[in-house]
Amino acid sequence: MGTAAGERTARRDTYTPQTLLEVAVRVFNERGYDGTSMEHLSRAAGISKSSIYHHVRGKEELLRRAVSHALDGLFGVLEEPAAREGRAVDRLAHVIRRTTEVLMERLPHVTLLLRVRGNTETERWALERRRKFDQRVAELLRQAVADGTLRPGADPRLATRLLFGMINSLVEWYRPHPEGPRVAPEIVEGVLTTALAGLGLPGGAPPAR
Amino acid sequence: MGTAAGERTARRDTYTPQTLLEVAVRVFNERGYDGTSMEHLSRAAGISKSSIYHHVRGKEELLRRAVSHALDGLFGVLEEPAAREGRAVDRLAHVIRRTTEVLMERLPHVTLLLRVRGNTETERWALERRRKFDQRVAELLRQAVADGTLRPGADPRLATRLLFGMINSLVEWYRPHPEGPRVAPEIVEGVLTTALAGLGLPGGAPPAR
DNA sequence: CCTTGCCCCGACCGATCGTTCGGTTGCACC
DNA sequence: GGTGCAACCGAACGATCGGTCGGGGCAAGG
Repeated sequence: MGTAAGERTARRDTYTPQTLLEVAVRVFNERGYDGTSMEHLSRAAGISKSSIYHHVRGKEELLRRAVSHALDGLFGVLEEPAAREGRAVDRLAHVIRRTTEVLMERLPHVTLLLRVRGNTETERWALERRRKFDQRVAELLRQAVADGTLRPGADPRLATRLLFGMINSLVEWYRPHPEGPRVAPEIVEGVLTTALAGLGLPGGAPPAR
Repeated sequence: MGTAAGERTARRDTYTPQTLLEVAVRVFNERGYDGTSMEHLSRAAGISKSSIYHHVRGKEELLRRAVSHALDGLFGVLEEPAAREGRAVDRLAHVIRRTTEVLMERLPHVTLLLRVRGNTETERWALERRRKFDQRVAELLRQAVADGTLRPGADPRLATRLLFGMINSLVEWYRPHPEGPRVAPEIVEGVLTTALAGLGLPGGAPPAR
């Protein structure tokens, strides 16, 4: 659609829904979704309030696009082969590692997802999808405990929640180096090691990547 | 002031700043602070919007009272004797346990504290106080590592953040039984065990209360 | 040249925001 | 029985909310 025949969309000094979303997500995270007005967004984007409506239907669509991006990344992890085949504990380790990476790659979007309260239909839909993801990981942990590989100090239900709490807390403090990779491998490994230790993995260190 | 001579303030069918605060904190947590209007509060409290201003100066005072209550509880833990004397690892264990308990006792207030974004002066003040508390606990962990008691898989800075992430995540899912104690001892123990295991405490189980 | 369509704008909409104001009611106290 | 004050109310304040509208500028295509 548009711009037929060959490359022409080279320079980019105008907004697209994508680039506008990046600005919006940044402001949403700074001020909170409810605390952000369209006026705030327009100032941050450098265009007028009404111009925003040329690119997106409204404020809520920006939120929907953002949390969708986060959720797509998380569910994508569960589709990876290493998350579907092998010992439960290895699959769990893979999911922990990759979830941490996705959380770093899509940090602002996941941050927004984790702060959703359920005030609108969009937010409730996001909460529901997130709940389903949590259940999938909880099932993995349950299997790893059932086959005797993991022996958490607490019951699996509690352990799952603490595990997610630990991983998700990254959005509260992790900030990638401005001129560097978005994913910090040493932090990913630290999370994985701490998580598995807390879950009672005998032998300590997890298998290397 | 007021109601001189003897007991008379028996029945309580009218609001005080305290009782109004409880209603407000509940609604703030359901809808988010920015997502809650004074109209919402007035409906939840069963009095008119303008009546609220008879008891408190405004919306922001309600937030300030709430997060203050949370912060007072947290800093109170650091003042307890068991948090000031003994081996660093024992003091850390005490702080983890008591912090978890305070978080449960004052769940709605702490929840509000953890969601503050920094949009107003009150919020920035709360963020600053919270940061100081985190630093105090980080110092405890640092000492426990320095004297060789703890050997976390990750560096102490990261470990502290993951530890707080785990504990603080309780506000996302813990709900006390309606007719029961606000604090669930088995969850406190689960948190403590998982935390110390994740921090690399040799020997597994923590000392009994 | 003129048309087309993208990108943007200022002005404005009704609704809602947090807050203020001028009361009314009813109980305690003298 | 009059006074005072705590607790409450409806109405309205200016500001700001998310969103709409009609049109301007301007590069591309004919």
